[in-house]
Amino acid sequence: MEQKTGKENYEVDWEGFMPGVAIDCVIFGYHEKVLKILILEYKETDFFALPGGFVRKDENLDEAARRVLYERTKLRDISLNQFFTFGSLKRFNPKPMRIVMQKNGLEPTKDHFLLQRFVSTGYSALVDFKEAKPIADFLSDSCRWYDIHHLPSLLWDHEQIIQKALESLRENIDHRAVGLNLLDDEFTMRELRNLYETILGKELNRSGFHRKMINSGRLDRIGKKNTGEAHRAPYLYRFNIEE
Amino acid sequence: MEQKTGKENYEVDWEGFMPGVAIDCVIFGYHEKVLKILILEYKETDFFALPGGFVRKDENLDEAARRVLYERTKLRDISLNQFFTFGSLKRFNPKPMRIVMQKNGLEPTKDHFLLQRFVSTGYSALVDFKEAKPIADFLSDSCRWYDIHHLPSLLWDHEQIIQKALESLRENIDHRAVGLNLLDDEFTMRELRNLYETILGKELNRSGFHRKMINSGRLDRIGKKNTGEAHRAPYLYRFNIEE
DNA sequence: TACTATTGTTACAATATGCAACAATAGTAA
DNA sequence: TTACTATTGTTGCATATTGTAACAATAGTA
Repeated sequence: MEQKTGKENYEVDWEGFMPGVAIDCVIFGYHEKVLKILILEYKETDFFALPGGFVRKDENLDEAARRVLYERTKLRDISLNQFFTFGSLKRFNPKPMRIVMQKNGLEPTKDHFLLQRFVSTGYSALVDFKEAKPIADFLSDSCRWYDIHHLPSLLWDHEQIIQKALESLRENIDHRAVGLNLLDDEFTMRELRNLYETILGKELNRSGFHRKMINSGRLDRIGKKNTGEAHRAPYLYRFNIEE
Repeated sequence: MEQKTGKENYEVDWEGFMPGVAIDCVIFGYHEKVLKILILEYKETDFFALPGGFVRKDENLDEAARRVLYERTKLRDISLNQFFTFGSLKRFNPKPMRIVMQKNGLEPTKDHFLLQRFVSTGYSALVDFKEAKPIADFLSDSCRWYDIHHLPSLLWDHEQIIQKALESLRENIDHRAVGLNLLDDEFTMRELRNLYETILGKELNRSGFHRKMINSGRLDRIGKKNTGEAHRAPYLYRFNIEE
């Protein structure tokens, strides 16, 4: 789907998409010790939801997720992680979407593509908060970062999807180089530990963490960082892996 | 979907199912130190595939998987584990299904439900080899156990699906009470270890395994088992958890 | 009663992790 | 220059976990 602006977006050719199949993206960012998630707000409503999309008939499921990530952030080459597929009947509630369509001048016909039941596969991405430029949907007027602990009320089962994404992130924190995507290129050990503590929601032992990270062999020590503060300057580190 | 036999099965009301959405079940059994998987063989072809199915419009994704498991094994109350959703375009190859339909007297019309592209969610189940009574599909003439190391060539991406199921099983072996489902109610420590070794595909340290299992607190020691062999009789154990 | 094969258990080493103390040091203030 | 502060890097020690090997127990056999 091409990135467009303006009215022409209203005439999406829904025939080009698989019916019933959707993806939702939980896009994590990190800034000042807080985990952030990209959330869409639908136009002229108080409806909030995860950025999501549908799967073109000529596109892999993974590609659909990558495309949605690109459309909302202009970021490419971000590793996406499929974490769960949500197929409960409870998630089928077309009312909010009907209202969204009306607010956008779309006729909510009974069999409209947007009003069917969808099974949605959740993907999570870790992106650089500063590099991502959130871009709204054609149905939404904002796509913004929200603190994970100050999210608005979300439509459908999207809060549950975020919960699952977070659980999955926590379980795989040692296998995914979370620092590689969520931190600057160069960082101190404290910054890395703060990130881990934020994700895991608990404090970690300082020296133990230090040792573990050094022993992992994935970090290169670059040089010192003079912070201007009255104490020993921390070293700077960089990941020596691609991901 | 009711379990039926005979011609009336040919007239499935495909309208009752979600288009494009499927589930596939990797049903594991265990017998004589070998992992088994239930595989379907389509009628009058050399086509083999995993038991799978579609999702009724009024049914949860999980329920569809449970239903398929029940239809093929008559087993209920088995815990199913969703492990991955397969959505690659490569899996879209309607040729074999067209042949299957012809062999079954079904007209493979261009837009037939069975010939569309599906995104399929994989579920795995651990079942009691002796209790399961494999039952063929209405399109298949057998549903049988195959040794995991002597599988026939499978259609589509089903070999990849099995691979993923096995990886997931290995990763979660300590969280899923595999012995509870794959072994008899009462078992010796050696039988339990043999099961683990089979699943993990490697030998495990005998005393370390023993200690770990005992320390887990999930086993009750029942009594001794006189095997008739000329050595110390092993204890029998039973899980003290429901799952 | 001795022997065999296998099980249950324990001792010890190697490794990982949690905790606390110590040493190093960039800036600050005298 | 020198003491002081706050934080970092490092190390030692207790604890827990796991791998390895040895030893003790024992059901059946000869």
